[in-house]
Amino acid sequence: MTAEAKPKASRQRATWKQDPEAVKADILRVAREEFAAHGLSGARAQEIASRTKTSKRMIFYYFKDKESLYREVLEQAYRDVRNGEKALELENLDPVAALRKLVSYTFDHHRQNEDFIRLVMIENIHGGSHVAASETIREGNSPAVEQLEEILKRGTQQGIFRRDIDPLQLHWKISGLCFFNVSNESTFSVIFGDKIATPEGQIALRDDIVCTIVKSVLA
Amino acid sequence: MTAEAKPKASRQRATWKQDPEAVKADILRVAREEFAAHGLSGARAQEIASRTKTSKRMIFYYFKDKESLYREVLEQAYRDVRNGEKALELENLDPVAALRKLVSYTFDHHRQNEDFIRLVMIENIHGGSHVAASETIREGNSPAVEQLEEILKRGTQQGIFRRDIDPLQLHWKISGLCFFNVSNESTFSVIFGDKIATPEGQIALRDDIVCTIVKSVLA
DNA sequence: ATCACTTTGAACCAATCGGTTAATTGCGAA
DNA sequence: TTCGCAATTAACCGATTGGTTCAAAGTGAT
Repeated sequence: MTAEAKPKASRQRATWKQDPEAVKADILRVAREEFAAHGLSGARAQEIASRTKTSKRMIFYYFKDKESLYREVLEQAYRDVRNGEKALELENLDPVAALRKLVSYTFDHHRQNEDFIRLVMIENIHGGSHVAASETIREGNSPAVEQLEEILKRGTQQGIFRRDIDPLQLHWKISGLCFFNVSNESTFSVIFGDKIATPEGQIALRDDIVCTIVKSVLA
Repeated sequence: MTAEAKPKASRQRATWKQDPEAVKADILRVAREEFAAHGLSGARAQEIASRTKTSKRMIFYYFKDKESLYREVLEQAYRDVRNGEKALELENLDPVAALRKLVSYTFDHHRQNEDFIRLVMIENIHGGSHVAASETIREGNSPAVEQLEEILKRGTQQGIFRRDIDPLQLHWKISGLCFFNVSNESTFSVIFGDKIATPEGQIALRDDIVCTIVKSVLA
């Protein structure tokens, strides 16, 4: 081997495609998982970077700093979940059936969006300061309450629902039960066993919740 | 100035009382607040120290490291809350009244123990790994379920309660609603307004929850 | 008096972490 | 071709942080 010029010790650099949107999306996806798993202070920029196809530098290149990234993750998560609340076409169902469907759907929806639930938990630990700071999140609140209002109106007109039901409070109860199911699964299972967390347990629980909610509004 | 021995730069040292238990208790109290406010990774040893009457050194002197301190905080919090679940003397009440009282009490109790709720939230973000590691916490589970069993038994004997109620599932629902009330207050208020969080809103909510739970068990 | 246990205080340390620098390379338009 | 800007990378940096060392001294039971 002669000392022939190894091309200037130039570190070979992979050629790349320019696709900033894809890079940003990649970062956001991983960041969401990391924040959901470890919280705002617990998540590590380096760890997020390692799991993306890009580098730590790019995180700060596109998203100023950690908190800005967190805020964007949060906004995107809220946006995704709201988009996921697709039309349930409850208008064609009688009030009781509509309510049952709405509750079942909420239960499953929360179950399927664990990362979102975890982000909301984390946000609550921070006193909700970041959701409060985001106009996007504050404004576009979920259509669930309006849907409920509509169902309740029809139900009371037909005389099968109580007339003193507060839609917001009803939404609160549905949310609470469906949220808690995901958010507190770990500690509840550790202390009381995983009977409720099993697939059969979840089905039984969902039925129970649906039934409980329906009963609470019947005249 | 001769180089006379300035008493060896001996810093004057305050005299003190020995009271290791008080010092430990002081640290635990502050640590609980800090962990509840900022999470495991978010809490700062220095900040905990500053708020105690002692120094950072003593934290590690008594509690090996941060995680051990966190675990002890968690255990103490569970212990305190369980001790706080004082006898409600439900035996003398008819089943419905007993259930109403138990639910009301749980609602208030959670409300009054925000730090505990926050610690449980944090623990759930960690997948419950620390509660799982603590024998103390896993074993002494709350008497709430047994109390419920007793109430349910009396209720079914009298024929006023359904016979297919699962005590654990009922406990789950009560916990869920009362827990969510505290845990998600921030984000819920930001998005839906603080109508439910106001004192009057809380009273209405509690009544609603009590009513909802009772209805769910009536035959 | 003695001796183990506490307490104090402050400096110190190694690792970690958020964030930056600087230099380079591809891209797209003139 | 050339030139300015976007994208990329690795090395670097200053601050923070959990945790320790060291040295001294008070406390209290025996």
